[in-house]
Amino acid sequence: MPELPEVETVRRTLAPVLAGATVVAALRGAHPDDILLDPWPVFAQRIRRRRIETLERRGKYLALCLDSADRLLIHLGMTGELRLSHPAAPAGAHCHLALVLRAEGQLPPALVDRRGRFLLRYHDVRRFGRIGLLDPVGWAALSARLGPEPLDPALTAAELWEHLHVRRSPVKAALLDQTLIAGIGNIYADEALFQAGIHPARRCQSLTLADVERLLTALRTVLTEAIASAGTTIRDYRDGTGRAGSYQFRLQVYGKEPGTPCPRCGAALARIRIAGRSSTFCPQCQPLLD
DNA sequence: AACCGGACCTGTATGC
DNA sequence: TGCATACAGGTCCGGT
Repeated sequence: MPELPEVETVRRTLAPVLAGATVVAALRGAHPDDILLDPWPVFAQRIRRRRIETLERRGKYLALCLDSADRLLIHLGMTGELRLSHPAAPAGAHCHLALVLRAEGQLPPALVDRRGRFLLRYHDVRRFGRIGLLDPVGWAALSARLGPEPLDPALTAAELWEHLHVRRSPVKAALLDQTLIAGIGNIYADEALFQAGIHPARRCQSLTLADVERLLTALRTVLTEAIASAGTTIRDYRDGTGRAGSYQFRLQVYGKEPGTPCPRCGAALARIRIAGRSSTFCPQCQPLLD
C-alpha cells in the first residue's frame, strides 16, 4: 500500500501533533513481536519518557526522531496504518502496538483526555510492517542501503542512468528495487512508466540517457501530484488523521482491467507480470522496441 | 553478482 | 451457501 507519497502524507499529517509530544508508555497489542525489531521489554524501556522532536521520511520509512538521538523507525509494509486516537477510543482488531503520548501545547479536545494524553496506534492486518528503534549509526546504515530520493533535486538523470544501464533486468523491476531509487512501489512505477512512454519489460541496458531523463521527470511529476492528492487509497490506506487520499481518481493505468482504453490513445491496455508483480501498460504508447 | 520466485499474513473477490 | 483459489500497495531469503 504505502509508497513514498503515502508515507510522506502520513509524516505531514502526524508532524503537527507528534512534534514535541512525550512518550508516557508503550502498550502491547495483538502481535507486537511480529512487528517489533527488538524484544518487547527492550523496546518498551528504551522508548519510555522520550520526547519526539521531528519526523523524517526516507524512501518508504518514517522516522520519529527522539531526544535520545534514537529514531523510532516505522515501515508500513502493505497494510500498516498509524492512527491518532483518544485514550478511551476502542482499538481495532489488528492493533499491534500503541504509544501513550503527552501532548505539548493545545490539541483538539476530541483527541486528548483531561491529562493531555492521547494515543498513536499501529494497526496492520497483514503484519508485513516493521517498527524498531535505531541509533544514529543504525539509521545511517539503513539510509546508506537505500538509493537516492527521487524528489531530491540533486539527483540527476545521468546519475540514475549510470546505475540503470548496467542492469539486465526489466526497468519495472529496477524501479521497485529500493537500493536503486527509494520509495517507488507498484502503483507509481506503472504510472511513471506510462507517462514516460516506456514499456515495463524494457531491458535496463537498452535505456538511453534521453529515456532516463523522461523517466525521472515522469517519476517526479507523478510523485509530486500524488503527494498533493494526499496519496492513493485503493483499500486500506489512510493518513495520520484517518483521511483517505484521492490520487486513485487520477491513475492512468494502474489497476485498470486489460482491454480498458488507454487514456491517451484509446488502444487496449495490457497486463503482464514482471518480478511477480502485475504491470498494466499501453502497448501503443509504451512500445517494446528492442 | 544479479535476478527470480516463494514466503511471510489476512481479507476480499471470483468461480465452481 | 460453501469451499477453493487467486490476488493485493512490500521486503527478505534462498537458490540459480
